[in-house]
Amino acid sequence: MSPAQRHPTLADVAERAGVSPSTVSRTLRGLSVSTKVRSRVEEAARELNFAISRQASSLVTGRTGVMAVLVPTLDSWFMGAALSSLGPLLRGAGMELTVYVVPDLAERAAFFERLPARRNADALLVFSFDLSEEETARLDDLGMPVIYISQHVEGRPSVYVDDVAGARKATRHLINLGHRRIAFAHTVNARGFTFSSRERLVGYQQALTEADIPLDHDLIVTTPPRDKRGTTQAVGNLLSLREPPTAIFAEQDELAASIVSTLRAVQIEVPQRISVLGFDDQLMAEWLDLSSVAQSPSDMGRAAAELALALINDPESDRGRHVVLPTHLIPRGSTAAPPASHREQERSN
Amino acid sequence: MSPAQRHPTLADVAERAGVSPSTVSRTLRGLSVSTKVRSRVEEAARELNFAISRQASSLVTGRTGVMAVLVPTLDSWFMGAALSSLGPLLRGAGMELTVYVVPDLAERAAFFERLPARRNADALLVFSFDLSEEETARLDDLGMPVIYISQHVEGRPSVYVDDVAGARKATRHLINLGHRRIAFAHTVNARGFTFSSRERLVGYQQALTEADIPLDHDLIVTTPPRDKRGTTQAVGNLLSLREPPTAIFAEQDELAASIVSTLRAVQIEVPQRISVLGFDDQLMAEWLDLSSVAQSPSDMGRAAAELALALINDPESDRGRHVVLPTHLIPRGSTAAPPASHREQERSN
DNA sequence: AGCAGGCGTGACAGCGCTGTCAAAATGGGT
DNA sequence: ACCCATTTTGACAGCGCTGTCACGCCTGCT
Repeated sequence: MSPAQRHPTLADVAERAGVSPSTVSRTLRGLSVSTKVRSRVEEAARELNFAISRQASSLVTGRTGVMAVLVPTLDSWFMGAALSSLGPLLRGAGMELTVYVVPDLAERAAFFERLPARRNADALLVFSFDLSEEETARLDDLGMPVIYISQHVEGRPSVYVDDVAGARKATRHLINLGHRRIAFAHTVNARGFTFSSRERLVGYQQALTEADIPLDHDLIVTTPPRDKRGTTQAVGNLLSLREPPTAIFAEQDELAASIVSTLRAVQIEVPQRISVLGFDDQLMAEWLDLSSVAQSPSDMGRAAAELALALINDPESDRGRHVVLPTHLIPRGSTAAPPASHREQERSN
Repeated sequence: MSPAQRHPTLADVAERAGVSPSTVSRTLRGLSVSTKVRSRVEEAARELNFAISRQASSLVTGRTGVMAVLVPTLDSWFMGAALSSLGPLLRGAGMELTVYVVPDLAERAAFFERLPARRNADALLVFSFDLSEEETARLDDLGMPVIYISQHVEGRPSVYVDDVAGARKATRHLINLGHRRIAFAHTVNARGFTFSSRERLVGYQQALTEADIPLDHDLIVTTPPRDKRGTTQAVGNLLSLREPPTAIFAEQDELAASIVSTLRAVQIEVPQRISVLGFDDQLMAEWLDLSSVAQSPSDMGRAAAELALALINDPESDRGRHVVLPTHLIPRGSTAAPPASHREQERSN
């Protein structure tokens, strides 16, 4: 009950079990001990409510038993799903998870300046950051495996989806429905476009080029993330074009959702007047009946953690190995053929 | 570059700076040293890329510099927002965040059996679990402050919103709009109803009682979380009543969203035919134009972390203190007056 | 009975840091 | 120039654990 009581140490267990500390250590680590001693030690440990001090053991083994992750935020579908999936894997490996949340540029600079993970983790998972050359280099000599998730970093182990292919599928779906004026809505933050964001734009462009649809830069609009006003402006820019789009491909579901809500607010029916397509296939895409491109953050998380564990055990194993995961188009009710007028126009084209 | 190189130690820094290890330690901890020595040490540390080993220092200080959190999942709006808000606070206190994700009953049993956080953290934040007496008792002698978030635990520091008041506001809003047949949709998981869930039901019942509307247990439906089929069944049960509800108050936004999508799928217009009201006011409530009751997980996270930090510094400070945060009704387009027929009926009642 | 071989166990040092205490350096007043 | 009060620095032990090594004991053999 008393909260300030001293935690029992391995020596306490040893005394109670009538053996040496070494033996307790061996028992707890699963090394060979006689069954008689093992049971005595285990009982003593249970009675004392003993939990080993990672600090002390890592001091001597050099292993911290910690997997560190660097994330821009946890307040996102992607991070949540990816990190949740790590749980069982890490527990299986007897590791704990420490999270560095680095939301803005100042915190980011501080993180790279101090590199607090150094010496305090066995591996680092870096999520969805667009790192500069210097930052990557800095992580290189962190002295532990570093895995990049949702970004492709040359020569370093990375796990990501094929954003280009996904965006191409999405765009082709719209083209196949008969659209030719297809907008691309881009998210931009203080650091500029993210890796995925740029890749998805490339996929969009590739699909248009394949279909001999000329690129129109007026159809590419940008907005800050989760910014209602920015979305409204971006949609406004599209609606005020001489020839407005009949479909909008948003680089993320959240942006797509925001666009749908903006369009509905001005009585533009989705998908009758304008089709909207997202990317991510978050849970809410289903509620919104939003067509989207699915990716699996939990698969990415697991793949990254497995890579990390492999590299911890054998630093030379697969350095620089990349894992590229697939995407899947999930057609739903927010995409349909363009209005008849446009279809005529296109056909006669 | 070489990943297996030995990390520099405090002694290395001392040698380079031409001082003793003690002095380096003092410098790095911000204790008083001459300005000349301070700059020499800091330069040496920078040159060697020195990062202190928490393991070693916590071994002697007894402080781990770690805030542990116990969460059922990270894949939820609430956890994401709450945990993200901890970042700056913890960094300010020089602490790291380690997360224990305990998704199911087996993992939960294992966590309480082994209590891995013991000795490896300075405080524990427990999120939205409904703990049994034994579990709470077990946490009591963890030897560190334990703060409960989004649940009210008798005699222990807890941070939560006033769910009863929030649900009452929500229900009154529907009553004020003219509804009298108001359903309550409840989420139930393997462990039964959550604390919040039960509290919200109480608020719903209180509001009905206040308005002299008789309770009808057929109007209270349950479904597992994030279960499309369960939601469909629950909605089906309501629609097949002799006197179906004109409004549904869902205990969570996600459930509300799912209900709206189920209703729309069968051409029942929201809010014209049935009003739907959620709880949480997640981001997506705005996209869906869903009326909801707002709570702030980031405020809760911050309040909890502050409490924890205070208790770490002075274990006797405010034990058992509770922080109750407010909720706010956010009326949007998913709630409206009931259809005229019902209104007549009610008026003449 | 005596001895090699093997397994199980204990003694001990040391991982990298901090807290204590004593020693050295500094500065101000006479 | 000297002394005392004060600040600044260094030596050293020890936090709780693990890895190494050596020792004791039990088997099974000659």
